[in-house]
Amino acid sequence: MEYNFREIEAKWRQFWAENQTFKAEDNSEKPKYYVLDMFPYPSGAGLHVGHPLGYIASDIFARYKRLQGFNVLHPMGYDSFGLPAEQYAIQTGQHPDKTTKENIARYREQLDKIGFSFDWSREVRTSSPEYYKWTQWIFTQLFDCWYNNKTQQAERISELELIFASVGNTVIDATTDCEETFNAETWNGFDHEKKESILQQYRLAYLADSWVNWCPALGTVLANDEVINGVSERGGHPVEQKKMRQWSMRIKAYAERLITGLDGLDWTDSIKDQQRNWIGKSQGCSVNFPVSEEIDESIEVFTTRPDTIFGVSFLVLAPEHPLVAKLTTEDKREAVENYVKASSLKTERDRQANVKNITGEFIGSYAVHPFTGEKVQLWIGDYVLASYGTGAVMAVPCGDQRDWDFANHFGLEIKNIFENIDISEAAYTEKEGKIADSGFLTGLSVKEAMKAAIEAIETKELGKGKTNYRLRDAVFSRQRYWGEPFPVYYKNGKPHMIDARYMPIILPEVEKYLPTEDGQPPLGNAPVWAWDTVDNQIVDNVNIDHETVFPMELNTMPGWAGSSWYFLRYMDPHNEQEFVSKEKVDYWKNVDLYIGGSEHATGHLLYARFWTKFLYDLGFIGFDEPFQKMINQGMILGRSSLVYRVAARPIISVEDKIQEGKLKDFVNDNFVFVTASRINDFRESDQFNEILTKLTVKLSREFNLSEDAIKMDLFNSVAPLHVDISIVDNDKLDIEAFKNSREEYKNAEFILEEDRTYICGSEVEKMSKSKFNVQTPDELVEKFGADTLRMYEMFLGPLEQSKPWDTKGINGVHNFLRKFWRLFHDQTGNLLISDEAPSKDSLKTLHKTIQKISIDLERFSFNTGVSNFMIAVNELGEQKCNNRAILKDLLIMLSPYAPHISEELWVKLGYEAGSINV
RNA sequence: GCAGAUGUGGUGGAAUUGGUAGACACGCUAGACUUAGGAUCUAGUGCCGCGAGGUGUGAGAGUUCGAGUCUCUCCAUCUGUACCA
Repeated sequence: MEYNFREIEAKWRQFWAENQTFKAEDNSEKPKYYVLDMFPYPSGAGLHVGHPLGYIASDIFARYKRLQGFNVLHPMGYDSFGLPAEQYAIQTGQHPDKTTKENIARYREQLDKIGFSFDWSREVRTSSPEYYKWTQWIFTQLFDCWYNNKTQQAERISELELIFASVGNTVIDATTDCEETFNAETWNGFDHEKKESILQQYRLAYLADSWVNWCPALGTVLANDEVINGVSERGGHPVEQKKMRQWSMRIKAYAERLITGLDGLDWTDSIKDQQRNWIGKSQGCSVNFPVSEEIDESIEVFTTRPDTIFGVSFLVLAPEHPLVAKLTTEDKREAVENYVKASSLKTERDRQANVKNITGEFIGSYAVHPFTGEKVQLWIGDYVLASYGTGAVMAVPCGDQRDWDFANHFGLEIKNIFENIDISEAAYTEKEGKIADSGFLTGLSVKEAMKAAIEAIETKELGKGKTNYRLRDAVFSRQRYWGEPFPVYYKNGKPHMIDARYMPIILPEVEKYLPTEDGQPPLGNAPVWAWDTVDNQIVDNVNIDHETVFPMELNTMPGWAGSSWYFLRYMDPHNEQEFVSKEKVDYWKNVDLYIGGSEHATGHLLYARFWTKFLYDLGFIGFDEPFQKMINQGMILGRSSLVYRVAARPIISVEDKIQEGKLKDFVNDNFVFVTASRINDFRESDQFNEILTKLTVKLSREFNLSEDAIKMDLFNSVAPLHVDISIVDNDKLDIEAFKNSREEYKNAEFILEEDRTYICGSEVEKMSKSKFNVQTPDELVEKFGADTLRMYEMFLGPLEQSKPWDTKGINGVHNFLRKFWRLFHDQTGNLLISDEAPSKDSLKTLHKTIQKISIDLERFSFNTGVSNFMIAVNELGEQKCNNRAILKDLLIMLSPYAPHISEELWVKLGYEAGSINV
């Protein structure tokens, strides 16, 4: 009897589920090991073959660690809040909760078929109230804390208030936006409202008017990591800068620790670098340039090159700089105002697209060079960003290419302060050489000058040495429905936190998932969304009296809120008193192995580190890095199939408008597709001429014209269209199926290959529903079994490498399992096992294999692991070895890769079911 | 521009610290068996050459007894990031 994978896999799937074989114990004599996958967003398209790649790898490793005697935590859950469910809800009116649950059910079904050893008793869903109760709670903790730079940790706001009340804010060193200084007396004189608005500038979760990325098409703000090349990550819509009142997270406070913490992590250099660049630490100093004459103002700039201060020939302010209006002289006012207005209208994308376009305006006033006393012009230019540094730069054309370009473009002075360096063609940006013509810095090396300049600047109290970070605080509000509601109500326009006792604050029901007519977020549609401070519950909006009943926050939290701490919840998923108990988190500690995509480098992975450090500061957990080792599996790309549409443009003289419209319709309704190989030369073909004639006849009839009056012209471009890969076999299009796929294609014409087939083009790209190139694992499991799928996905190539999905080789892996089966069975399907002592050759094969497979596991080379099994079975086959001892050892090694067949044979050998896993 | 990575047969990919390049698999060729099947088995398969032999890891140089592996220069592809002062 052949290897019957269907029967075997169904049997063990059921056995593992019923016996909870993979349930992890919270207390164990064994050492712990935590293997985690990045949990999926349950999309409507279901799981595609790319998802399991990482899951299979982590599952192999989890099973391997169990074999080694570890108590393994290997959970799974769902990142189930998010935009697609909401957009689907907008289109269909279905509640996102409903569609999300359906999608999760489908994911679960698909996951179960692959035989993962997840402990499902620990499943979490970010959209379930039991879970987001604690997301809300963490938010209130952040609200209740500030960052003390002296102790380098988060501390309670109540302590800060005590400090303010006793000594004011001048002696503390906090990460804050507050520029005001006050002593104890002043502080104590402030009214409640003023105090609160100052505290907001210290809180780690704070409400402020800030410049945000606003995406009109999505109707929401986005964090920096959700904006790519000036357009939204989801959907690719333009994004503009807008000042809005939003919740933000003071992640900047953790910038330094987020950099230094990377050193101890076992992550790839590429991800670490991405995070370092994103945080963008730069050291330099601030310098104040007093504005000349009667105006008592000064302009603070930040520079990383204080050594070049004698090379300053002008200052450039960002168009949004607060002093621009004040310092603009009358004669320049109109031009400056126009410029400011124009740059405020630019979208992020425009701004980026025009990097090479040098623009700016002289605003008429001057500042005084603090060392030379010379007057330097003040300019505005949009190459200077309001949101970085101080929003103003000292321009040193000889040492900075952008300043050089700017000076060159506007004919400004380019002073040379470098010894023996030619700067006539470009700036000299190396940090080497000697400084010249620079007063007390003359003759020093760049390094020495840097030090001397900072010293001088600090002595003269012009500024001080300073470190700047590129990292911006993270916007935490989203104008969406399907997210965590804030546990926040507003009293006199000021936010108040709802006490943890009354959480979770359940997402309210709305009739429409769209923004309200007056532009409020979707929660503005909720009729029951007010907070009763007497009964401490959500009540109907009609009760709002601003005395005891107050309006609730209408924004929801971003997707990264729930995913920033989920790995902690798996340790204690049903705890109703705490987000995780100290006891359990002290046992499990952080994740030992995290597997997931590298695309989260500057999003999820940074936010999760931030929250972990914060929770550590408050003493809730005993470690401050969430993921000790990380492996980034490569993306599995889809192979899209393309058909090529020829756009025929009839040239006829049409007088009236109606005819013109009809003509357009005619072109749109008559589809002609050309096979891939003939894209360039189809015009010479007979087929094409026939089609052309046919269309001409049709056209002449419809428009009542003579055939001679019509000439068909063709666009040079042939437009590729994605076609569903399910109706394409080996690039060959199923023409009938294609015609039936859409009404408009019913009468489509085709220019074919010589053998009358249509061959599609192809492209390797990301799998997505819209590209019709999604491959689900289901049919492969059905056809070959989960063990084959698992081994094949690993066999495909190195785990970390991106690769196109291709099922060509899956037979090879399947054959291996069949061969393996046959080696230990006779033709009737009975186990054929020899109890004799194994031959020397067989022992050699076994031990060689043990060694290789162990090395492969330690190195995560699961692809060569699979190959090494194949070699072993080939060799044993040649040796006609069906020895019991050898089989037993092979099964133990094989079980992480192909658990079902291993378990089956294990039991056949007489061992207890499930015992191979412990 | 900057940063990181990658480059090996027709294809996916092997090759521990420098030591027989191409493991394993797909594909292909030929054959065997056969109540035609996308089954199984056997042999072959980097390239050039009938052959002996030559040649070969993106290109070029270098270190070395010996380089896919180390160093330098260049080219190509991928991924991030982008006026960050």
